[in-house]
Amino acid sequence: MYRTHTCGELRLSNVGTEVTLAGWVQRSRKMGSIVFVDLRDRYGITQLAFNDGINAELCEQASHLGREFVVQATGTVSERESKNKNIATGDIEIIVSKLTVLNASDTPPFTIEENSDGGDDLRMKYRYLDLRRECVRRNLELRHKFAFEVRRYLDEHGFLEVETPVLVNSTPEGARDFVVPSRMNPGQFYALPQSPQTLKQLLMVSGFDRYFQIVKCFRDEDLRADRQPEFTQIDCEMSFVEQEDIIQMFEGMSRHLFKTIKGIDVPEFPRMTWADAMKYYGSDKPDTRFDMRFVELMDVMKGYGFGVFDGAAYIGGICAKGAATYTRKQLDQLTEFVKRPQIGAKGMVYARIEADGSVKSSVDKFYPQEALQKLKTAMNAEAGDLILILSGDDAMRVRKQLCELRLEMGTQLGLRDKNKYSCLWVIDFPMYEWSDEEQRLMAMHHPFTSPKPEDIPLLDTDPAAVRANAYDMVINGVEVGGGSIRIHDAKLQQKIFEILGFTPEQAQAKFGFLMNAFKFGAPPHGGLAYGLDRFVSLFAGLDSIRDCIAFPKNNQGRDVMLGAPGVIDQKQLDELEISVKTQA
RNA sequence: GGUGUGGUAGUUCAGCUGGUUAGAAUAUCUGCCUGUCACGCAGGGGGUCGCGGGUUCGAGUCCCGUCCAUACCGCCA
Repeated sequence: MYRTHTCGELRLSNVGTEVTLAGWVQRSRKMGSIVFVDLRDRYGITQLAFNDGINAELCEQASHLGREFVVQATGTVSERESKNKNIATGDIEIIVSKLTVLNASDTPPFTIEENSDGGDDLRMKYRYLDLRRECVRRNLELRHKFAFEVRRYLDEHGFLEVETPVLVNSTPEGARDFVVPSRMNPGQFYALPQSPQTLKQLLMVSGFDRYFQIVKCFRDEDLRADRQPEFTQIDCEMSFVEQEDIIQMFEGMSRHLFKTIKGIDVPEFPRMTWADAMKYYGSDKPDTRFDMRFVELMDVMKGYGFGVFDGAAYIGGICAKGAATYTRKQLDQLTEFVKRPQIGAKGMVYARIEADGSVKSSVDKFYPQEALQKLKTAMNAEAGDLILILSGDDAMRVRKQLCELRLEMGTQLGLRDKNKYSCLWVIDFPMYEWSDEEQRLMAMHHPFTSPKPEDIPLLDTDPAAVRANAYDMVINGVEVGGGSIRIHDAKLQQKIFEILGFTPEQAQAKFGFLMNAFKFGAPPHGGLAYGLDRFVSLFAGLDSIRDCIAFPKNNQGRDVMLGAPGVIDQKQLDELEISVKTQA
């Protein structure tokens, strides 16, 4: 037996007992003829004590232990002379009688501590060492607990976890696929699933009326702090349900997770239509931890001879409470912020409400005080507030710029507290959005999403105006999940494919299996999928989903620890009948 | 594909308008130290300034290219 206890569990009540611990040397401190060693494992840190006067040989041995050596120590639990309030085992130490080095260690390339000195790149290369750090390990523990509570909730509600294949076929819509060559079928390829969407719909046809799966999904697109090429989805689907049933079930699940994991009772999630989200926040995933809604100012600001506004197709403002103290320099920095190429605003107009209620703006020479007072009223502003206004030719573009400005102001004013959570449903998404690149309508959610029944007549006349039975769950401006009521009628599905530009032959070739299945008694169904990594990151207060993934990929999609992707042997290529253009 | 930021000791960083032998902290090694817990004290070793080219009497510093990392835009049904 390597150990009788872990490094996190011994207390004063254990004093006098002989124990054996095993773990890693966190640090050793030699004080002349006394040596202290902090022994670490997953559970905590326990201090080992060696005294030259009691056992000189052992003390000598202990003084030569390096960082991250794996050691086993047997000894007696004893009360410390001076206690350490910072660790759970700080009242006791082990007076060691036997010490075995189970394995030596090279000096680690960075310190295995809460505030490691290692940079991201280095920590990823030695991720197995990084994972020894408590703060990183805690994220994985949270992830485990999160997934466990998901399973508990869904199991209690009759959901069945079913595994679906990872080697599937390529799909024409959506993200790029990762592909896998088939040796037994030369020239043919599997694709890794972007999501088990069609498979879970087939499970509905099979009568598994409540399905879920915690499942890896794959998308071959560029990475971001919140995007990895392989990520984990909590994929759910239900039969004989309407949108309201789905919302109730999964709002309930989210509330269960908040309660069991964060100990927070979250109120009922408000619902906002996609149209309102765009109108008031310029985003389909608004951060509602703070208000600062957009106000349209076309009527208020036009007609005073200010050319920029008079010629604008959209003028919108936000009111930053208490920000009238902003200096000229800060305002200039905000202007620079919105003019950055990624945001692309031409300029910014500001107006601050003075203590006496008067309005001082950057466009005073065009606007008399009465006009500015109208602005103040329209913005519902009061003394001490700052109004920021953007305008332009393209309403949607200006709203996106204003959205960035709003988020920036929220950050600057400290309104985006990581410990505060604001949840909502965004509903009534459009069915389609226009793709300039493809010069056609694309499904906004995916092509299996059903249109709102009252909008079905518009499919023939004005498809871009059709709203979908689609909904996203948004928390703190993060899209943690999304779903829809699906189409279960083969004819309607066929029609949707046509609008998306598929010929009947193409639709049959790619999705024939689904439409055929729909001919054999498909129940009405719908579902939702959560991004597990994003949800866990939100709970952990992380800026990047990488920190809750054991072995994440870097920005180039590489695993710098494994060296993946890499070249493969010519023999493997030959077996697959593949020739490559670029030899790495 | 594009934009911004960064690349200097094992590590994290400083290094001004170009000018002595490129610094600090930490890690590491040696010595001292009987109650530390970020122990302390003294000392030592440690550098192709990402790589290639250019400008210059002289480049860590300026210019061009390139690679790597990172955040974002495009992209992500």
